[in-house]
Amino acid sequence: MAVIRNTKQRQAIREVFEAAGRPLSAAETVGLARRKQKALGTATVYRAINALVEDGWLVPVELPAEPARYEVAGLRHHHHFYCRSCRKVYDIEGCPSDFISFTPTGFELEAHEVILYGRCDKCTHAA
Amino acid sequence: MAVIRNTKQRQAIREVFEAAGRPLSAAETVGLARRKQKALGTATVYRAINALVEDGWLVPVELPAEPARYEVAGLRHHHHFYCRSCRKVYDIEGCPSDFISFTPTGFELEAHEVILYGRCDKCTHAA
DNA sequence: GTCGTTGCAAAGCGTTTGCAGCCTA
DNA sequence: TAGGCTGCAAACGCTTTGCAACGAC
Repeated sequence: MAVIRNTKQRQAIREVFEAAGRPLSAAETVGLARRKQKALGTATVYRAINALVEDGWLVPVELPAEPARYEVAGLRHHHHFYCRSCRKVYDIEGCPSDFISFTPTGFELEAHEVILYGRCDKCTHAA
Repeated sequence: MAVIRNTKQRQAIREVFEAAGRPLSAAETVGLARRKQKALGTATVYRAINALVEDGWLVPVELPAEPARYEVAGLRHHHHFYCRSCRKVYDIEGCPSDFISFTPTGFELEAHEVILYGRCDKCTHAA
């Protein structure tokens, strides 16, 4: 059984996600983690993220036509808001639910995804 | 101003979308269109699709972690169902609406996307 | 010392682009 | 005949992988 080692690189990556409070892409993670840990290859970040997802510590947040983002696991059921201006993704509380009534007959519903698009508060006020 | 020419290749591609009744990826389009038009490069399909999107004849259907799909324009507001078994995408009628109440204060909502995941009728009955 | 981890560079995958030749209007 | 269109191959951006060196336990 694989033992998971606690390296400086992975430490920095975990800290970045804990501090973020929103989903981060691999590229964002590289940028933020390099502030803490100068020597950090992109392949290392990708491997660390994948390992953390396997461990269940991170959860992938996939948006259409966007590179995958990740956020710490354990959050309540929620969805995401994509700011078209700064391209950041924010968590939003709640869920419109009742998707079963929209499922065509004969189809089996297992999960759903809701994504809102627009401008975040920062970008709205900046304009 | 660019004049759009009516080639065998583009004719075949248009026919494929008209017959599909569901969103098709570029790869699916290549496969289906080659049945009508043997000589057909993948770059040609990508260029034709992009041109048809510019013309407003096709609309992109983007799903998380999936290559872009496209469907003929002019359909009523609707969303999509992704079959995890056959990986096909189906249109679904209706919309749960009322996403404004889930939009955080200060944020500006411009659009929304709803995606249902599960198994289509064919795959449910095949199992 | 073991063996998981790192960084680099190369490979992968889906998509786009450069270019010479082709063919529609 | 002009210039949009095609096919090939090379380039692209993002992600994964091979490999030798490194370092946590």
